[in-house]
Amino acid sequence: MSVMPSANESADDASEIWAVLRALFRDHRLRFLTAAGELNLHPAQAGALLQLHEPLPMHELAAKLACDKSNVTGLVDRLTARGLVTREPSASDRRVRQVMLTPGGQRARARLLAEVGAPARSAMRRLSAEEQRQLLALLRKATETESH
Amino acid sequence: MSVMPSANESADDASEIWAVLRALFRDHRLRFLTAAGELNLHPAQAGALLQLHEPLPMHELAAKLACDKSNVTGLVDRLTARGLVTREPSASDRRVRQVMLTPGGQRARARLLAEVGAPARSAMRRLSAEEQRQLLALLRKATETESH
DNA sequence: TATTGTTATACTCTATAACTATA
DNA sequence: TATAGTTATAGAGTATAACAATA
Repeated sequence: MSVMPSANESADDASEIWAVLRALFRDHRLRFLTAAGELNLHPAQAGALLQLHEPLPMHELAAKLACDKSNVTGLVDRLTARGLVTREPSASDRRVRQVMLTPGGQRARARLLAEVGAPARSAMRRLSAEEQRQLLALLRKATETESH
Repeated sequence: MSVMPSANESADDASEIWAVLRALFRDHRLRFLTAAGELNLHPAQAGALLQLHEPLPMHELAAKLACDKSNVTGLVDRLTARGLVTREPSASDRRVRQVMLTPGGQRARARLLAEVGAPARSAMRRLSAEEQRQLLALLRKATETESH
């Protein structure tokens, strides 16, 4: 009564896809750690720089980093001491301090992004324009959130 | 003289793919941190459990975790204190100690894998068997290493 | 009352260097 | 000599709880 012989193959494909993705995750993490180390940044510090594409209040930065806000105080202290970020008081709420990148922080962030994204650019070069279109469509369908 | 009008579109697709992958990486990292926290494990401890699908010498575990071997001593000490791993002397080299999961460690590892992999399983359900085949083929082509 | 950011505390991670015991 | 693992040390991350300033 096996009307759908592709069911098993499908499950295998899904497992294989997950294996490929896990390898991508590992590789991405290693690239990130290496890039951070080359800049003499602790992973948490590098992660903060990547989040700061726009100024963020301390507590929002804590939320993005998935850690307690008390940790962000020292983290931003040390990034400030290295001249990579500044704390600016918020105009609308005097409790809030906006953390933003200095020019040096922007340069460090750009270097991180360039190094972490390098293998992805190589990978894309292995695909034709049509294949890239297909891949994007499939990834979007697989990851699309059901926001109706 | 623009003979290839798809060049620009291709670059856009590649950027979009990279954006989707970055979102996947962030989500995966957050899932991992959450799953580790629910087990009262430090991220480094959870990472060690995930690497220990097979027994590993201390220095190999250090290599997989991309950290100095001196750190692994304390890491394994604490995992041992919690009954999640054991250190067994190697039969072939008396300098080496094999780190391996206890039954409790295997349960913790299984829980981590289940929680971290959950969104990937949901994503695969959004694709047909044929689409999964296509996605796997594209990912493999994009990530294949030129080992000739 | 609730929220933002800080401080205090305790534990863990991390890199470096020096040490031992093996190879 | 080189390698595996440990120890010592110093700096950084992390969670929790308590606090002052502001909303």
